[in-house]
Amino acid sequence: MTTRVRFAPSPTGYLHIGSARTALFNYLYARHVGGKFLLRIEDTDIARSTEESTRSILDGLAWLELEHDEEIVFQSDNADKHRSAARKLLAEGKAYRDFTPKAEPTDQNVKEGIAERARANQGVKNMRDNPYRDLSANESDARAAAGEPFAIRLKVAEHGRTAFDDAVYGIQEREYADTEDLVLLRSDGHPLYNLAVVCDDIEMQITHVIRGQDHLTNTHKQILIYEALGVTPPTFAHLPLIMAPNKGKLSKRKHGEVVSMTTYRDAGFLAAAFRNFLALLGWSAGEEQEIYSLEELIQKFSLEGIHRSNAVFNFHESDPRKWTDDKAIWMNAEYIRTMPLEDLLPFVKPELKTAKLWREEYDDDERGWFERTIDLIRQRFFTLKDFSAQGRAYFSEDYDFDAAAVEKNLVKFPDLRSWLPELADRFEAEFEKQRYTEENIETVVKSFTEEKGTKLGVIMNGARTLLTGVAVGPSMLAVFETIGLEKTIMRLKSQVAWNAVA
RNA sequence: GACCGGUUCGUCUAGGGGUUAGGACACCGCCCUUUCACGGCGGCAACACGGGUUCAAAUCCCGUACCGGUUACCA
Repeated sequence: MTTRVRFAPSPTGYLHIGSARTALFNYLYARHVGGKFLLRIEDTDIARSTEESTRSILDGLAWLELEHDEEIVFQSDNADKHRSAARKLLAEGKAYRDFTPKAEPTDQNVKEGIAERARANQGVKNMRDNPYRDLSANESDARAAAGEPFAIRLKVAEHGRTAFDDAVYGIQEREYADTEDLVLLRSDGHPLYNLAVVCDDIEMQITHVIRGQDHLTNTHKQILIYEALGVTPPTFAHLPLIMAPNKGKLSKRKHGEVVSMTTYRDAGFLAAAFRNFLALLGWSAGEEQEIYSLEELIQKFSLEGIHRSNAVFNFHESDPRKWTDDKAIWMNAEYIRTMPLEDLLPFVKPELKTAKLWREEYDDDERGWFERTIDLIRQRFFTLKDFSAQGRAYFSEDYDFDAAAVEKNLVKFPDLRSWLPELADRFEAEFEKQRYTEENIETVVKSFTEEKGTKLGVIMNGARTLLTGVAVGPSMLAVFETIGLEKTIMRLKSQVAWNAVA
């Protein structure tokens, strides 16, 4: 039988980092075994589901390049099937109508309310004490025919237990007594999650359900539904959860943008790098390798390598340089500086375009220069954004001067205000006679430095600040050459940075 | 509260009876150097606790603590 897995997000927000990892693991598993990776949008919560959210999730998956097979299934389209499954169980006596009026929602926090009620019921709650559980079929039918509203609940047996062998957590068992007669169909005819999931997974012929550990206990309820429906349950594999630095829940509300996939796309992350990072959050191939191509991940992925303990997504809200997990940033930088240049260029181009720094010549006459420049400056960059921010001076005359750089490299050496324009004149004179190459530049700058009786670093760093606006970057000789003679002369003579501090 | 699960450096993790408990990120130091967030070398830093079992326990068993999940006519 072909392996079929699915990623089934509910469209109530953007693609969360935890969901993204669930999607990735499903994808990797499917590709590893040569199976199908399906997508199902669980949009049955009409009140909270939005089309915008669906689009955002699809965008996130597309960005991560997790292509699904077959048509996307929208759970809401299957509501009739879910209802008929509930009616079938009702007809077979495996479910019953519950005429208890629907409880009014309390104004307090839902979760708290549930926990509180459970605590109050402590020791006295019998999961089988519903007065309608054993109502005769005739009476039940009569009341329903009379128009009395009812929910349909699964009739869970009194004695026994559910059991399944989770591919990650091992054998899981639960006494029936700990599971209530769960509602299958709401009194307004709306199918509930557990029923819908089971019906759809059956319909889609899902063989492996790989999802968050928050569903581990729900699984027992779903097993009960599978059994009532007479279908063999699929294999389950539950994933450890991704937590906030305080080991609490990672939520949009509390943590904002850091948990959204689109944030990473917009912040200049490479999908390959982020995927790599995500893959290592809760899974390991049992070796010391850290950088994996998609192909390697697919080849090495296994359910056995998934961990059982939750992982912390380690970001620092107060530190802008560590706004997200250190390792994710490091990995992105690692990809940027080590991936084949030709693979990187297609990502740099749109970044420069967005920043209005792109020129068609870079694809044409100046392609050689462009490639060398990108290769030169990528060494110290973390994200694609750096190409248009820190790298701006390589592509435009309109760039800012970093205050700290100006302070450190210019203000401290007032002589530079006349020396650097002087160096520009020297360049102008010298490079009329000889070629503007790193080697020749070095000779000229060195002799200029000696004449002034200063240190090479003073001249170089002053020039760096004027030429690039920042204090960090590649070898200055390479920078001089890359910026080009004409612009170098112009920038060395410019008083803009000096005027700004005056 | 009940049920279920988890616990190795700050973080991600390797290791599943005998290891100087390994790697990565972060951090610190040194080197390279005209700067640096590149690179090289090095350092700091962990088996939650208590009992067992065993010649031997991070590893197996039990308990405790702590953390997490679930406990809806949400998904």
